Amino acid sequence: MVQFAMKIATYNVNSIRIRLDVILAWLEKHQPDVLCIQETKCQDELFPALILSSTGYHLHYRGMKSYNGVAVLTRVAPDEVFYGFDDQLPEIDDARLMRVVVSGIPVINTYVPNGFKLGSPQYKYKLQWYGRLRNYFARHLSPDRPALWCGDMNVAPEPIDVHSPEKHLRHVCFHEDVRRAYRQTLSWGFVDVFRHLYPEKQLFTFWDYLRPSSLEKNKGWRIDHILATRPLAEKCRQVDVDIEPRRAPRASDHTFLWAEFDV
DNA sequence: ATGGTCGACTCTCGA
Repeated sequence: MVQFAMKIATYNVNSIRIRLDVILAWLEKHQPDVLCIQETKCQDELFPALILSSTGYHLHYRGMKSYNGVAVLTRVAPDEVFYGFDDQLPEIDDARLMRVVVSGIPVINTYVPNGFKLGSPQYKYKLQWYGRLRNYFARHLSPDRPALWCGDMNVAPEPIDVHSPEKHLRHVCFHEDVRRAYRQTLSWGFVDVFRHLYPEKQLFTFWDYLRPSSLEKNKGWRIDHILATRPLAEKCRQVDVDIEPRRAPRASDHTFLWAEFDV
């Protein structure tokens, strides 16, 4: 018997200040219980907290100048909020990883490093980041209890998750090494709820700005994900994307990805 | 091999 539904969404906003109207419109339309946001590109002092508070959502965020930045908006106040890893490595990751506990369910919001280019220090950092994340899950969560992991993972897990996969074998979001790193982190105990519900379906969440016709030609990537531990993944009823990026209400290259669970 | 487009912010970087 369904007690209540929980709707969670993730969106790489690429500047929360310039796309504030997009966030407000989407919250109004969908009224999710939780919205995870990445790339706010905004120091905390400049975060548009007043206007976002007018929605009634509870806001938690951590940003920095120019780059990165994560935020979680919740319909009910979270029980706990944490930022960054707790492994003594760079605190820049405070603006890339956060964890809130909402209605007893831990939700991790990540903006995984892009990786720049194969062979670069940034790529190495990205691969290590996935290893640190797996350890973080092991320290704070249990695969047998409900938990959610959402965000911009900067990985297309399988060939079906990117247009022309044969052209991207050396891309930092599709190379065998990064896909393996992602799989190993996932195998700690998370299930990709979109792929779980729709094993054969192709759905993209990102269309590269650097290729202006990518949306028209549907040359996209599925690099934003919602994952759940097994007991919660079994209760996932629907997953979809919303809003055509680059059209309304303001150009973007990611779109909203959302999932609904019977809890 | 290169450039294309955004956004933040400083005349350049990151994606």
